[in-house]
Amino acid sequence: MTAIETAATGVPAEGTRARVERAALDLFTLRGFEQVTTDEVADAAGISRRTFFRYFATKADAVWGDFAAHVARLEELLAGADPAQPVLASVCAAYVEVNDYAAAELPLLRERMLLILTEPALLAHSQLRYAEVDRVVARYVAARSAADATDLVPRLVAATTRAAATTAFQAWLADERSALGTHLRQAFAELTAGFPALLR
Amino acid sequence: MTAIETAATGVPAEGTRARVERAALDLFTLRGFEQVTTDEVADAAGISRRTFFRYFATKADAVWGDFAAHVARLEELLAGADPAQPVLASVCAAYVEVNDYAAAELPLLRERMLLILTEPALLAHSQLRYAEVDRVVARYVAARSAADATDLVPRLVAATTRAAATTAFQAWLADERSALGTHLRQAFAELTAGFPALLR
DNA sequence: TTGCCCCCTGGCACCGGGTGTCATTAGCCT
DNA sequence: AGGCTAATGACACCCGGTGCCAGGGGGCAA
Repeated sequence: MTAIETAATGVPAEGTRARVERAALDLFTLRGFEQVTTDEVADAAGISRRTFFRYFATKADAVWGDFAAHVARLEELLAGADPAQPVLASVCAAYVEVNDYAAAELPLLRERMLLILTEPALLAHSQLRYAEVDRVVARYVAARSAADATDLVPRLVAATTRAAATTAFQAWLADERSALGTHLRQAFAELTAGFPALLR
Repeated sequence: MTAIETAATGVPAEGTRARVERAALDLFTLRGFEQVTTDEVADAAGISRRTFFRYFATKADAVWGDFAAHVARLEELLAGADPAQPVLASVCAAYVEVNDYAAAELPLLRERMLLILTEPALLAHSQLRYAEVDRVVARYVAARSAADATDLVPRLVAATTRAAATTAFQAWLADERSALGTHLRQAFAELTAGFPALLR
């Protein structure tokens, strides 16, 4: 019972996942994450609740799109970074590049990030996703600096750069007509220079 | 049905909250957060499940103790910080001081933080608690630097110092015989200096 | 064409976290 | 003694998430 009706059951349903994501994003944005039940999302997407949980492990996951691919791309960028460049600069550059979205993708990204950074349940869930990112970055820093990925400095770089990136996202969301890359570069510049704007 | 039996019902039950916290911490540490039901925690503490949720809004909250007081103390420390000191140094110093626990409290703190940083559900929940901390720090930085608490730099300082503190906690937990303050100071030193250990 | 297998699907029952409601009971105050 | 307040526990309910099973379609082989 929905706008877009698929064929009968038993069909692989080309594009179902994307359709569910859209329905979820629309409903969550419209009425708030907690106020929408998974039943409603499933209905809107023309599938059963049970099937919703086959596409997404949790309700929150419907917001994130293919985040694993995003992390994988970050990892590739780091692997291919110029070893002559300082470690920290490589990490920041990789963050900037992995977040260099095409203009057409920006509205969707805004919608996603607004939900993630606004809705408490999604904000909490984000920590689990970011943990994957942190591990990737910490491993890279550890490899470059002949340290262990569980040592203080690799973890520190991972945690603080990611925190900086998240903060840049917040600034981007707050300022409708700004470029994400600008905020990211500014945040990393402040971070890597030890916050020169605060020398007083 | 538990070890410590209280009087009948209707009694204010002096110290019930602390007793529930202990029961929860013990059970979660022993068998894992997700593997323990709120029913079991309530039973172990000699109260009903419904009463458990009057003391703690969520299952996760039973792990955090009086975190609001912790945040309030951080805010007081910041309010009383020496204005002659640089902003960033004041924030770091406040973090170090608010985490300067008495030796007798350390085992409990270890137990708590180990759960929070290890159990996915608690790690996710932590983001909500840290958001309160971030707001406090961002407000302070904003006030000191004549900016708005929603601007990039105040938020950036809040997010990165908190990330550094969390990383210091991880290092402390990984190293049984170390002092928390040492890790905190090292993490902040790296952060405020722009990670001098990575100049290659 | 027929038959078989695989996989997607939905229905159902169940578990656990969290909440609203209500009756009960203890302590306190007059 | 009587009444008020507050904490408690029992119950029903909602919702996210999972295990299990049956059905149905598409593709492939005979």
